[in-house]
Amino acid sequence: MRHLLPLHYIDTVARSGSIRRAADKLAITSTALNRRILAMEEELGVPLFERLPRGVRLSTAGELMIQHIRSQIADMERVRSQIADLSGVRRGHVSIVCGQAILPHFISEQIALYRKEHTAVTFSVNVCDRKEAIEQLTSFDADIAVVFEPFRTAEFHPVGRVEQPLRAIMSANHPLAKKEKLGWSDLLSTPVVLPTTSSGMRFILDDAMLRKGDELQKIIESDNFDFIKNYLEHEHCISFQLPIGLKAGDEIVSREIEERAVPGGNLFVAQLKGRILPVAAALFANSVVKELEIRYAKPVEVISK
Amino acid sequence: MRHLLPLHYIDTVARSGSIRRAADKLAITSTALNRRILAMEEELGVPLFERLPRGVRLSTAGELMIQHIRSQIADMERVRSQIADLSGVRRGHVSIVCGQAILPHFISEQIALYRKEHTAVTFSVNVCDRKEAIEQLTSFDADIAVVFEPFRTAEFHPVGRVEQPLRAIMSANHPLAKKEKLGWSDLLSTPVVLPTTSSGMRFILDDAMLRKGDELQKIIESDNFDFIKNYLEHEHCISFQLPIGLKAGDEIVSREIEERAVPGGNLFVAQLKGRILPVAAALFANSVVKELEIRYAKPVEVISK
DNA sequence: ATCGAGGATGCATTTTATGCATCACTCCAG
DNA sequence: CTGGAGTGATGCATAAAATGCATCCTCGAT
Repeated sequence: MRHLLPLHYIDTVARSGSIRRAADKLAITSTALNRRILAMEEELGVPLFERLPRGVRLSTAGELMIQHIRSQIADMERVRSQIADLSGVRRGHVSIVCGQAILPHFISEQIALYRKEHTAVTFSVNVCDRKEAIEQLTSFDADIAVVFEPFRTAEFHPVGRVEQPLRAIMSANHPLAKKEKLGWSDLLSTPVVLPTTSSGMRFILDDAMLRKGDELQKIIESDNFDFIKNYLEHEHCISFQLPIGLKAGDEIVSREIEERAVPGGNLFVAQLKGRILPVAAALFANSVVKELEIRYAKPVEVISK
Repeated sequence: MRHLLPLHYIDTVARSGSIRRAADKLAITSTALNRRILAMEEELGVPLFERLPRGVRLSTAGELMIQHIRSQIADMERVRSQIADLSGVRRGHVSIVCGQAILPHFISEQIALYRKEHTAVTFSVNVCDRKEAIEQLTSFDADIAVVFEPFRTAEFHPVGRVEQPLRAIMSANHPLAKKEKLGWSDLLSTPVVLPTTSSGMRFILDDAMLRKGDELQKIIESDNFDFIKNYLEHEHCISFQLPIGLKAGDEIVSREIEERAVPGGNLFVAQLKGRILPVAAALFANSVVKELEIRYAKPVEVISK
C-alpha cells in the first residue's frame, strides 16, 4: 500500500537503529530515507528519533508514533484481507508465536489442516517464551500467540483456553515407567532435567517446589526440548512435557502426575487486546481453539471474542 | 499529515457523493482526485466506489475501507495530540454531540470552564438525537457524545452516567405550579407539549403511557425545546425537561414528578468503543463526568475507561 | 432529441522524491 | 592524538509522480 510507505520507512528505521541500515533493507538510498524522516518530523514539529553517534533511537514522541504506525499497518492488512474475502478468495498471511512445546506437533498439524482448505494463506511461525510472546503481539509482529501460562498483561486478550497438566517423560526402561501415575515423592526420587526459567512449565514446577519446600534433583537445565528428550535416553532421569507436546509413536514414555503434586497450567490462544485480526488469522485462531476443545475436551472453556 | 492525504481524499469523496464536488472542497481538480482514487482501487484490486450516472457511492469494499480510513485519521489526531502534550502544550480540537436539553446551559458552561485552563483547545458542538449520536461517534465525526437515554449498541462505550428524573415545566401561573410534586393523574389533567419521538425524554414518556394504558393530552409535538418553553407562556399546558436543562433564573417553573408516575432516565457521557481519544477530548470528558458527579451526586456512578 | 452532470483519459507541465557527492560529527583503535 | 570507519545532514542535478487542461464518453432528466 503506497500511502503507508512513509510509515513503513519509519518502522524500518526504528527496527534497524540506523537510517543507513534501514535504507539498505528498503533498497533505497540513505539520503531519500533521511529526508522522508526529516519531512515527517517537520510535519509533527518534534523529532521522532534521537540522533546518536552510532545511529538513531526512537524519542518519546517516536515511541507514541511507532505504536500508531504498527497498528495502522496491521489494520490495513486486516482491511485488505477482509476485502479479499469479499471476492471469495481467502488469502493472507498469519503470523504465529508459540511456546516450544506446542509447536512441533500441534501447530504444524493445525497449519497443514488449515492450508488444505485455504492454499492461498501463508504462515510464519516463531518460537518464543511467554514474555516475548506479549511483546510480539504488541508490536504487531505476531497475530496470534499460543502460550502456556502466559504473563497476563492488559494487552493480552485470550481467545481460547485449555488446561494442560504436566506429564513426566522418561526413557521406557526408567524404573518410574512401571507406575501409572507419579506422586511428589516419585519426582523427588530421581534426577530431573528442567526447562529454563522463562518457560511456563518451569514456572509451575518452581512454584510447586516452593510450596512443598523440597527441591527436585536438577541435573541439567536447557531451553531446548529436543535436547532434553534425547538426553533422557542416556541417563536414568526424568523431565516434563505437556500433553500437547507429546506424540503417540515416541521413544519416550510419559506418565501422569498427581494433581496435588504438580498442579496443571493453562494453555492460551491469544491476540492483542482491541485488535481486529485479519480474516485468515481470525479463522485460524478459531479453528485452533476448536481443535483444542475437541482434544482436551474436559475443562475447556471458550472465551468469546 | 501528508501521508494520509490519499485517505482524506477518499473520505471526502465518500461524503460528497461525487468526485467533482469532492475535488472542489479539496481545492484540486477532479482529474487529480479521480486518478488518486483509480490508483488506490488499482492497489486494492477492487473498486472502492460504484460509478453511478450522478456520482459515486461506496462499494462494499469501500465501506470496509472508509471505516479504516476514518479510524486512522482520528487515531493520527490522537497521536498528534499526545505528542503535543509531551512538549507541555495542551492543544487540540474536541468535537461533541449532545442532546438538545444538555447543550444550552450545561455544555456551554463546561466548555467555558475548560477553555479557561486550556485556551489552545478548540471545540465543535452539534445537537443531534440519540440515534444520530451513535452514527457521529462511529464515523469519527464526534469524539464525545452526551445523550439522554441513548441507543446502546456495541459501538457505544459509556465513560460516565448520571440519573436524571424528568421534571414537569410550566408557566408560573399554571394551576399545577402550586403543587410541589406531581403524580400521574396531575399529568393527565392538563394538556401537554411533547418533544419528538426521537428524543430520549419522549421515549420515557411513551413508555410510561404504555405501562399505564393512559394517553397524555398531547396538543403539540416539537423538536425544539425553546419553542416549547415559549409556548408554555401562551396556554395553560405543561411540558418536560431534565434537571440539567433547567436554569435557576428562568421564567418557566419546574416541578418534580413522582418516580412511580414517570421513572427517571440516564444521561450518558460516551465515546466510541475501542477508541483512544485525543488528550484534550479525554480530559474534557473526564471533567464533564466529574462535574456531573458533583451536581447530581446521588446516584452517580463512574465507569472506568 | 437535447442538455448537463458526472467519470475517464491523453498530453504537457509542475511538483516532489531520489540519487550522488560531500560535509560534519563522534567514537575507537593504534 | 590521529586517522579511519561509521553516522546523519545537505546542495545540486535528475528521475518519477502528481497535477491541470482540454476533451471524450455515458447516462438520466427535461
